Amino acid sequence: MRVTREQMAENRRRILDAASHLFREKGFDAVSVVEVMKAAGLTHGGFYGHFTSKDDLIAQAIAHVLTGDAKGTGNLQAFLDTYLSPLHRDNAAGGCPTAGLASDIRHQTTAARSAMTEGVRSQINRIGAALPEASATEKRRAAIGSWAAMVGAVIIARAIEDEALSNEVLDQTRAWIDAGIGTLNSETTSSAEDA
Amino acid sequence: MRVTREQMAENRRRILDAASHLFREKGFDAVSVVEVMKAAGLTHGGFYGHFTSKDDLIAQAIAHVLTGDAKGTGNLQAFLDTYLSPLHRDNAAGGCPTAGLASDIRHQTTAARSAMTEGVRSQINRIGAALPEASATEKRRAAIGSWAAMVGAVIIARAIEDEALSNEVLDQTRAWIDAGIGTLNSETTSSAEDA
DNA sequence: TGTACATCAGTGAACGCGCGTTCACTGATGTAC
DNA sequence: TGTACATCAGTGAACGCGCGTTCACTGATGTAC
Repeated sequence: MRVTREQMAENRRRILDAASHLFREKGFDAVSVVEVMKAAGLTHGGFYGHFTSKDDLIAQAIAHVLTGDAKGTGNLQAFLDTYLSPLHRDNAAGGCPTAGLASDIRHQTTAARSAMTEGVRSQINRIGAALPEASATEKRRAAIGSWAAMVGAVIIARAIEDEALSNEVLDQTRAWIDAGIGTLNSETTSSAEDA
Repeated sequence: MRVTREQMAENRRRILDAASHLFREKGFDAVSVVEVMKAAGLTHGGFYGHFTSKDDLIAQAIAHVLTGDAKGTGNLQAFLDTYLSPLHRDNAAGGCPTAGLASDIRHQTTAARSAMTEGVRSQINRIGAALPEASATEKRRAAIGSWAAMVGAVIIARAIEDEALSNEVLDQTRAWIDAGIGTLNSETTSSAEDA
């Protein structure tokens, strides 16, 4: 039964939304096309009217979630609080695509890997822009180092069963990043003087 | 055709070795029982003489690789060099089980998750022990924070296609951790004085 | 030490199942007049 | 604006395939004498 063009566009969006949530929650392999279509309120047969294959869906879902991810990172402290919270750890489906998908993406198609590469690049830039005053070199180092710690901490916190240890990984990583950024602040002045 | 008891024990070891390498390389779901047995030089039918299920294999393979992982971490600088190297990034099969498997483990059995939790706990302790002099509190924070950064950096470096950016993630994370540990060294004295 | 036989580690065909994908069909939409 | 019809988004049965798992069988090992 044919639907309006707007309805079709919305269906496509719903498929991508459902896919991006399910992929982050369970990984690419563990989510079936039938499951995605059901979550989008459709039957599986129509899938190939929107996408050429499951691989195509994966690549487009990554691009979709990264595009929709216009969240500011403006306030770095608030961003760190949110990112390294038990809430984010327990909400992989709605959380950071890098923390949820990075491991899985290694054996995906080039299109999927390209989309993820772009996401990583822009996330590093966004964190760098949110850092306190420092030289460009130091900002970049701090952005990459602290983001690696954030992603690693959330992945580790999600992997382990001991909730106390899991919470500790989040909290201590937060404190470690804070200390590093604090140092950056004071060192900045001195290394600016160096130059 | 029956084999000697020693041969059987060696076959079991070979299955676990093959499984741990394949799982780290491709993830649990993407590796089949047939593939593991073939890699171990056996046929798939004998699998259930060694393990009760694929889930059982997963749990035991994790425990196996973590047990065999008696690598010292003694020299922290050398450990960081190795861990954050392109060689480690490109050798997931033989690399750190946490970086290779942590994401995948979220939906595995309790036995598998318990084994991974133990691995995380001991890895944090090993890094803490290798840190320069500092208070126990600071050592633990630095151990968790820097290990989260190491794991995150390797996972991100493996996920992206742009090799220059991938190398930069490894190098900058290395520099960021070094800076943090350096600060720890000098701050230690002052905070020891605080107490 | 040598023989007879019970044990059982490994083999490979077979199973049911869910997967990604295809396709003939349906019926509301969009368009030509 | 109304009517007639071509288009095509979505449906659901069906496909071939590889998966985890089972099982009757084989033949070397381990043991009892």
